[in-house]
Amino acid sequence: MKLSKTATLAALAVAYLSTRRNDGHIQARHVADYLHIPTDSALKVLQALARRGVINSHLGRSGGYYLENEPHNVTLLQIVEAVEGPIEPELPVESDGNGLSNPIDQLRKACNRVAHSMRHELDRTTVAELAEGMNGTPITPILATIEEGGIAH
Amino acid sequence: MKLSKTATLAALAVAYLSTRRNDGHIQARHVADYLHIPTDSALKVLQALARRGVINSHLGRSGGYYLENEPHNVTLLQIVEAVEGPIEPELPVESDGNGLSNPIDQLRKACNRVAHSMRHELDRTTVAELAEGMNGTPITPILATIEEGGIAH
DNA sequence: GTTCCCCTACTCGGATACACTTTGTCCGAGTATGATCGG
DNA sequence: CCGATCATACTCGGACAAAGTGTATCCGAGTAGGGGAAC
Repeated sequence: MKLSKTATLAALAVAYLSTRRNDGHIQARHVADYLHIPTDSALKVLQALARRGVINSHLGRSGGYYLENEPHNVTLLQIVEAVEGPIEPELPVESDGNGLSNPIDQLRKACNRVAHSMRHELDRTTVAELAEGMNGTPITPILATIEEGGIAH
Repeated sequence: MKLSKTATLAALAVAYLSTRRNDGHIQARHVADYLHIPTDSALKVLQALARRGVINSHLGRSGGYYLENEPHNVTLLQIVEAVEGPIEPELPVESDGNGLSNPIDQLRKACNRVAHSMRHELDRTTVAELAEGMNGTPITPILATIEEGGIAH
């Protein structure tokens, strides 16, 4: 079970946004600083999350990202599927009714069970749990809170 | 949940061997024909299985592979871990105690749960179930009781 | 004071280059069995 | 007839090339808000 780097960053990004729900729009640059990654990389993750409706975005000059949903209603499953696509059973062979079909069907069933249990487990972890205890402390150095009214509205 | 091609072939190979337990040593070439793949590819899968003790091999002129264990005692988990290595939780980041540690620890816990449930599910499917009803000798189910039905949604 | 227009700061989304993992193929080496040949 | 030697058919295991997938970076386009100029 390897959680991809993208999925990991996505989860941490959403956890971060959940601690700053009262700070208006958070720019991708600040999320990137928090995660210690280039802005472009953060952008890609945030865009994927926003496209799937896990987080929200605001266009324009004083735009940015923010978490509108309640943190305890956003689960790891939503985050992972937003950036990696749906978790669905997949077999690299097709049943070509040549005597192999039966064991392949059995394999497919097993695959279904595994995928289902993965989704179930991921759906049990919420962003509220991830962010528990980080209480919005602006991490490490960076210029996070400096800029003037960038966090308007 | 993507079952790798190697793992799929391994499962089908073991299922095949389980139907020929009374035929002595089965050569890699025959397994390859059954799976419609090159002998070399079958060899690699069979070797990995034999190294881990899932199946057995016999060296020399009239050598080959065979399944000594009872089919209902060999599970998908053993097969998958034999060819893909152990299924263990893995995060592409390390906790470097800088404020990120808490959400990362929470992620790690979630990852542990997912990995555990994957192993549990894979361990519930036996080779006897896979080979059930294959061409040739049917496998006598012993503690089968497969629960079928709408598991995926 | 009001309106219009431009400038800036940000997101959006595709395209591309890179790295890593998986997969497929090949080759040399080792081992057991059967056949052959000499005693 | 018996035993030692050789040839054969298979597995073993590493090495390597090819393909696929995930990751990092870049660039142009679009959008909203603020500031300045004209009226």
